[in-house]
Amino acid sequence: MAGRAGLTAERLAQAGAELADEIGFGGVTLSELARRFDVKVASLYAHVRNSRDLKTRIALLALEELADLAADALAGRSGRDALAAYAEVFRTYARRHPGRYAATRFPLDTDTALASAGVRHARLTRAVLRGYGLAEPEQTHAVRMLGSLFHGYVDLENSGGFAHSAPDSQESWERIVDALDHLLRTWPPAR
Amino acid sequence: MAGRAGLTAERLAQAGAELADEIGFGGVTLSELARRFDVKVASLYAHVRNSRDLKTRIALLALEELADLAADALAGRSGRDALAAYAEVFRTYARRHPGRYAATRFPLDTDTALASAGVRHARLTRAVLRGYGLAEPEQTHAVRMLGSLFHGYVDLENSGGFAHSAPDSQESWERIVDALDHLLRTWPPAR
DNA sequence: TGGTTCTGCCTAAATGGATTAGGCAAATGC
DNA sequence: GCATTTGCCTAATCCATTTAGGCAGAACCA
Repeated sequence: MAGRAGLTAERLAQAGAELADEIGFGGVTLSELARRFDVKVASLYAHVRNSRDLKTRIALLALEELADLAADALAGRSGRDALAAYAEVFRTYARRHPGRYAATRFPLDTDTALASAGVRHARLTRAVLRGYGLAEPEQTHAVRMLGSLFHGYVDLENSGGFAHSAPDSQESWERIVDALDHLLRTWPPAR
Repeated sequence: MAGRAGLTAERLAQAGAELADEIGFGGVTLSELARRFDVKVASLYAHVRNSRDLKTRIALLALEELADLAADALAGRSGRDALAAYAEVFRTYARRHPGRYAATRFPLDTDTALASAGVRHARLTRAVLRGYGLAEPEQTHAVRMLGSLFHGYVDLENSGGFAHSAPDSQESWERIVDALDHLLRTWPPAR
């Protein structure tokens, strides 16, 4: 009755991100969002194209946030310090914002992906590796390894993979970062 | 009209697995499955409890298959050979059966998970590591690292992360396995 | 073989999300 | 002040999930 609710695509994406952290990215639905804004579902279509569009916006928002955090953490650090800081930011974000983190893996179409903060992430990972002096194509292999390992770890951790078993996930994470640092410093030559 | 379609939970899970590989695990739906069997949706409820139950069955089926393949590949191998064979089986399965692979990550409740082939996977991973002589707790850290890395890699690969960019994903994969072997042979002491 | 029970699939109906078409009233621009 | 645009609405359709209850053929039992 009171008139306009002040919806915008940005506010919807923001609210969607919060919703995702509360109930999981899979639970993010136009209906649920409409409920929260006390608005009819159809009204949302004036601001987002469809459900996929909303999820894409949440993904982009999360990718930006994470890239910002990583960029801050990496400023002024290099080598092992940079690696540890990057790892810490990544895992903390995924734990603190599981819904947003899940959103970062929502499949984007190619154009959107290229215009997204995903590109910044790639650059940041390369920045981490700079201190280890790997030449191409080895650097790219290492980028992929780092990305896979971090992503895989937090994904398994968030889905409960390491809960209820010793040792502590935190301890494994630290040792894995140690091991990665060691590996990058002694990266084996191509056979 | 023709009478019974011969539905069983097993046949539904099998057909669901094929469906997943064709259209993605996310597209697996009781409705679609009913369509394929030319049967009404409600009929499926005589064989599976609900949609989640079906997906769980597909997940268990895929975990079994993958564990069988891995066990075969590991027989008689050790050290670097075992690592490479394990990696190969894992990635090949994920590429050949993306839907089934996605299913392996369907969240199982604790009891189901404990009774699943997930336990075999853990044992197989430890078998791979046996050749590297890591004592606990370092072996567990390494198990988690391997699991995360393999899972993360094929997940990113399947979602198109490494397509359209040099070098080839195959090449990265091989180099990453090289690097892992090197790392496991020179695993750094806890600091 | 004939009846009974059980099994396997059916129809029907409710719930809830996604999406589109079209309307109306408040806000804005001249 | 009037026209236009904007923002949200109602209404309707489609599709997936799930439950309740029915009926006919298969299997079993004397």
